[in-house]
Amino acid sequence: MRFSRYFAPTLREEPAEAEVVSHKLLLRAGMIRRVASGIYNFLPLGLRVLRKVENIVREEMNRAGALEVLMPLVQPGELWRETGRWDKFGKELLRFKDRKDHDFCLGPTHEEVITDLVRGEVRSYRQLPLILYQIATKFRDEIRPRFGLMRGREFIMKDAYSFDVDEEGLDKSYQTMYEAYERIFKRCGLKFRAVLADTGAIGGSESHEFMVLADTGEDVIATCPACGYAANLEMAEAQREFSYPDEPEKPLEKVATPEARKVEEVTAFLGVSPEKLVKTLIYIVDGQPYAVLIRGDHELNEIKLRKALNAEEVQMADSETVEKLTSAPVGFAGPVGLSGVKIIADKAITGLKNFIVGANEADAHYVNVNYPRDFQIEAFFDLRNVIEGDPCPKCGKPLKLVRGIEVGHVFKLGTKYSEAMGATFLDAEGKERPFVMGCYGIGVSRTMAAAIEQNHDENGIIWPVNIAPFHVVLLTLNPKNTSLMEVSERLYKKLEAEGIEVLWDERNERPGVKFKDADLIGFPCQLVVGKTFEKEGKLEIKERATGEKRLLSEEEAINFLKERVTAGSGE
RNA sequence: CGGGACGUGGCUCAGCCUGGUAGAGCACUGGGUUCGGGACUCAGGGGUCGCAGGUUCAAAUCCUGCCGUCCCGACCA
Repeated sequence: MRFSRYFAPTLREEPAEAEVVSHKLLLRAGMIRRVASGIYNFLPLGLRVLRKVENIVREEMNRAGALEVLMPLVQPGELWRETGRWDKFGKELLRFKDRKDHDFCLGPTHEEVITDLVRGEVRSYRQLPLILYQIATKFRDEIRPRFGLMRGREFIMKDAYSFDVDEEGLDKSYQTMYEAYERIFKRCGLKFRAVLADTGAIGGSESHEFMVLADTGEDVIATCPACGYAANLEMAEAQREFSYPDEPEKPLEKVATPEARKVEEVTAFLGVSPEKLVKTLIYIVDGQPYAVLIRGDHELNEIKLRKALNAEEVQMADSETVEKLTSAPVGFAGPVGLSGVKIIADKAITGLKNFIVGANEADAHYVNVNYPRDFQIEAFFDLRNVIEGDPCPKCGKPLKLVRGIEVGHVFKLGTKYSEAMGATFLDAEGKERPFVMGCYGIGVSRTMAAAIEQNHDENGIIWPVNIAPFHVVLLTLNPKNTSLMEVSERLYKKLEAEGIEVLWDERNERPGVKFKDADLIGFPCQLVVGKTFEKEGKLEIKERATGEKRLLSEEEAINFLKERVTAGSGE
């Protein structure tokens, strides 16, 4: 492809609409353009990258024995009523009516449609296991779309669904998909980790998230360098047992703490360390008020809270509710003398002596509070986020926290959907049984963004070779020099003949412009035909990732590129 | 949904406070010079100043409402 005939509108300046690196660079490199909030056009360069990721996903799904299908974006509300998700799903499910006034929605996921398909066609255990997948557009009307392709409303996703006769079969399908995912992200050239995850709204028993490691990631992962354990924050059990000094219990005392609400304010005012303070957070758990005690220097994890109480929904109480329950403004809640609210606590509080809590009274805290002397606790749970240095739940060595971007998620669903929708088959005994299902997603467009978050520098994107829009950019620095153009054209044809994807920049632009664009777009290699060739008959190859340059003959250059392309293919 | 910021040629922004009939740089078109890290020069084209009301002799500028975008929070595969 000749650059002069291509459509790659690069931007010299940072677009005002973007904040995060991948979003800025996708816009600047002329890969995407915004159509509406969270909805984007893919331009030729961006589409090429998307297709590369898709193809890797497709090849590995096929290799794993999954079969590709294509399901509709528009789905009947009827199916969603069957599983109860028509009412349960929030506003992310974009609902509308057709001309006959029938309910429809844009599919945020396809469990209902696939289960409907399979229940209609698969009758016998002999037809199992079955894994179907698609690569398609999804729509979720996100509360707040952001970060470009990272959290769009419309996005490209690969979703696969497995159907098995029993749990054992599901374990096998799950394992197959897990391994396919490892191959996929490896082939995409990304540094990633599979981590234990919560199953969330989709439901099910076991789940792993595949995280692309990047400092700019939204998610925090607890990992153990010693044993390889890796988990999401809500899954990483905080096991550390604190031993507090065995001081005598001092008498309870109320002190004035004017305007001191936050932990830092109270500890600063009283001149104590935050671990001496116990925060009292008021939550509404399935409609019931709870006071949750947690050490001042720790963070509550709401998912842990939800699971500890076996609840459907946990929500932090609004300030009105807090005032009603504690008869004090927000910031002064405490367990002492609190009634009408169940009190639970994080395990780390066990054994803490002479601590500080809110006094359920404006501008006042209690000091020298002791449990169980001064108040009661219904139960202790693990409710806090682990912190760096906490012991690994598996081997006890200190944990590390790293950041990542979730690009894949595998779930064991079990029979949740098949039962709700009456999707059954006959087993060997002629007995009717529900399919045991799994579901497996990969955010394809998000993977593109994650790849950039992980691989970029101040000059632009650094694509891993397997998902780069082109393998190499051929830069003819002075296109008015006919001998340079002849050499370039010959090279261009040879490269194409070798199956190397080349974008030939023969634009009548100054060299600086071409170098800048090449760096920005992030081609893995730049092949330069310029002065060096005129003087020495040598081509220059620059590797984008390292900046390393080498001078080579035509033959050597082509061989070098061939090697680079195959070495990266991961086949 | 709560908090904040913004909306002026394709892009980045100035002008708004203090009302007087729209600017700069980049990009674009034509000419000339230049050609290994976002050139120079001459001549051009291009703007309902987000939309709708209102105030005023006069509104990009002041007022009201709406729309859109982005950020933070809540939420989230």
